[in-house]
Amino acid sequence: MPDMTIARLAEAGGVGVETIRYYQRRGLLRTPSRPDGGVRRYEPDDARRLRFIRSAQSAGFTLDQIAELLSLDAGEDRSRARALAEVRLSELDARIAELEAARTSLRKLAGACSASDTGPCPILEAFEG
Amino acid sequence: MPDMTIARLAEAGGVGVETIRYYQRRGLLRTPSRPDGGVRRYEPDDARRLRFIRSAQSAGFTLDQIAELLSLDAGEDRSRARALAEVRLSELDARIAELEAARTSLRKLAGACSASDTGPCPILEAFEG
DNA sequence: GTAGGGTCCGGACCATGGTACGGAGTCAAG
DNA sequence: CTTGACTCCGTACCATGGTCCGGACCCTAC
Repeated sequence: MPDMTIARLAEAGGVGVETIRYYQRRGLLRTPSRPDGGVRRYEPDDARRLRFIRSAQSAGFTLDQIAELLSLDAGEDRSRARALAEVRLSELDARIAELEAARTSLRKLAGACSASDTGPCPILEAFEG
Repeated sequence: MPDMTIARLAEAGGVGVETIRYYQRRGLLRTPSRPDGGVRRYEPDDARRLRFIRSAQSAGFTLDQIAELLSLDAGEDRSRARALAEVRLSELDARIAELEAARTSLRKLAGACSASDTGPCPILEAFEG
């Protein structure tokens, strides 16, 4: 897929065109020059970068942090990259534990409500244990 | 702790006073009347409700959804409560899986960077597997 | 060469979940 | 009975991550 238009790039990354443009404004993606006043063209590398952004985002990095990761990628500062990863890793562990606790509570809620289809169900209590 | 002021309630819930007031505007917490033009007083029940809100929030419910859960608590519609719980439960499972995948990628990033403290580290690749 | 779709660009707007501000009133301790 | 902390209230503002708009331009197929 060499020389994609912005719509192709967006499609490849599963995002909207406006999102690409937003990432460019944020400095997450480059803004290729317009050849001869024409339309900007994108390369597979841009798609890779976009995929990275989406993955990092799903790992809970903010766009600012992702920008930093991307800038580190070109640089030499391994310890900084490692530090970012470690911090996020423990946040991730904490968040996973939290979601698992929430799952337990929710199952309780669903369970408490499953006896019949009417009558009040003590929803407030479902999250108290 | 009967008859707390808003600051006590906030403290009990681990939130700021402004957050309480915000929840009141959103209809998540009641706004007790001002006795004789004085200051509003809150009861343990308000604190329970606040704890519920925070728990449900950490389970990923939005404030709108929480408002709905709270309104169901007073009502009879068990199937609706169950449906909300089930939907959120599968979202929760998906999100947990996603975060676990992210954790794997991140460990890879940390691992790839741990050989030495200098030289470029292929950060972009850490999220590609 | 013209119609349509896509692109460009700046700026406005959106939802979510708060946070800050300022002036007036209230309350409790000393 | 004053002082200092707290409360009330409306309104404005904030960060995050987009999303939409409108007019101009470009590009491709017919």
